[in-house]
Amino acid sequence: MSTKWLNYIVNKMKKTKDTSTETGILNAAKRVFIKKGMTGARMQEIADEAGINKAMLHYYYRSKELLFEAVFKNAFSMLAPKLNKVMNADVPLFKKIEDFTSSYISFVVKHPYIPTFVIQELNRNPDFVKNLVAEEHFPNIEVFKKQVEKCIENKTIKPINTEQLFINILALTIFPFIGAPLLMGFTRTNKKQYKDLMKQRKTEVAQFIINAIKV
Amino acid sequence: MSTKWLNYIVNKMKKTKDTSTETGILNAAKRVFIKKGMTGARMQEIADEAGINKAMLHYYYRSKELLFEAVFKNAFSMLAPKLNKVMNADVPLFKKIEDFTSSYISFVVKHPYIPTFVIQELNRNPDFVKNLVAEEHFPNIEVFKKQVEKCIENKTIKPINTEQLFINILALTIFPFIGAPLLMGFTRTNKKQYKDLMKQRKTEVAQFIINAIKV
DNA sequence: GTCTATAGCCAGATAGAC
DNA sequence: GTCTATCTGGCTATAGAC
Repeated sequence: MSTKWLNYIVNKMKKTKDTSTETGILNAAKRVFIKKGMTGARMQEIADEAGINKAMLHYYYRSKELLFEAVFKNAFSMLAPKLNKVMNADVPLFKKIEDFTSSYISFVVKHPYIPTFVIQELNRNPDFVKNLVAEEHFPNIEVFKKQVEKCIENKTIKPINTEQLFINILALTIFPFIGAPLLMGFTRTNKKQYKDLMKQRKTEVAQFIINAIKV
Repeated sequence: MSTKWLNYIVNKMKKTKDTSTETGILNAAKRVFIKKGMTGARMQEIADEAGINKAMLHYYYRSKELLFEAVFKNAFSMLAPKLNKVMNADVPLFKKIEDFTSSYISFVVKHPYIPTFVIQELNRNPDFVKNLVAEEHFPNIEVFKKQVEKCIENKTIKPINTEQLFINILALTIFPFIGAPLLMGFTRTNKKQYKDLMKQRKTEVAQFIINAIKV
């Protein structure tokens, strides 16, 4: 009886320890991969970042490739469902645009490297997209499409292709972060000034989009 | 006398040969670096692409780093002055926006990897920006700024921060290409369908921007 | 599960013949 | 200037002790 109980405790400790190491590795890997990309990242750096040994990385994830996949899916899963939720919410179109841009900019300010990372890696290997679509990781914009078409009928907004509108919304929210170094060069702003621009943006982009489409 | 003339011919032949190999290497390097990035590119692949030997790369450019720099500056110089010319041209604001988006989309269709490459590498090493600004490779948006402010005074357009407008224009023209794989996933389009979207875009983006700002 | 040590490979760079 | 052969170092991955 007491042996059983002891085993339970031991297993629990083991499990806790496992998990803590495993997620520690994943978090370290996220930091390194997201900053340096698949080809730029080094297993040694990930090990250092996790405060453990290189061999452990292989023990838990077998190869760099597999560790990368875990990181990529994790990062992607932070992007897509968020989008899904907002796009398919049951709120008026203009409010939806405001909600989305604002919440998305908040998200990117908190995780600045994620969109760049995802897009960079998708460009490196466009076949990823096929898998992600097949595994239904991509949100569906059908509800949004219906809503846009209804607004066009209503004459609430000017006629516009839903895909183009969707691309425009994403472009205006994501690009300022992906292109930050470039845009800081063009606008001659330093980090702080650029950050202020982004702050201002959070309240203003939605209005830009709404002005563009409202009738 | 005839020796001098002979030397001239020999030098010219040498020089021609040099240049042809040297630019051959640079072009091959552009193709490889722009597709794979600094960390993903391999010197061997560049040599193969140029149809010569790895040793030649070092003979002409000494190191991967220096070859990369040559490629990067070359690629960047294709982006920036184009922008400069349009931004500082002496045409009305709305026409300028139409000219820019249209000519820029044409350019990117022709050289699809360049913006992604430049932005990716600037993110990898943001210090590049400092050098580029210092060496005056970045176009100045002052003329554009004056023009926008004048239009706001005129009440031709709604009040808007020039930097935000500039960012919006770039975002709407560049992002659809950088984010192409991602956007193809969201919109469930294949390459051909997406290309058609971009074609349609070329004539429509400008109007979207103009609608957003016109009074 | 975690470590050290090392195998094995591959990439950038150079030496040296022609 | 151009080639082949080779050095050197760094990186992924594994073997094996504890």
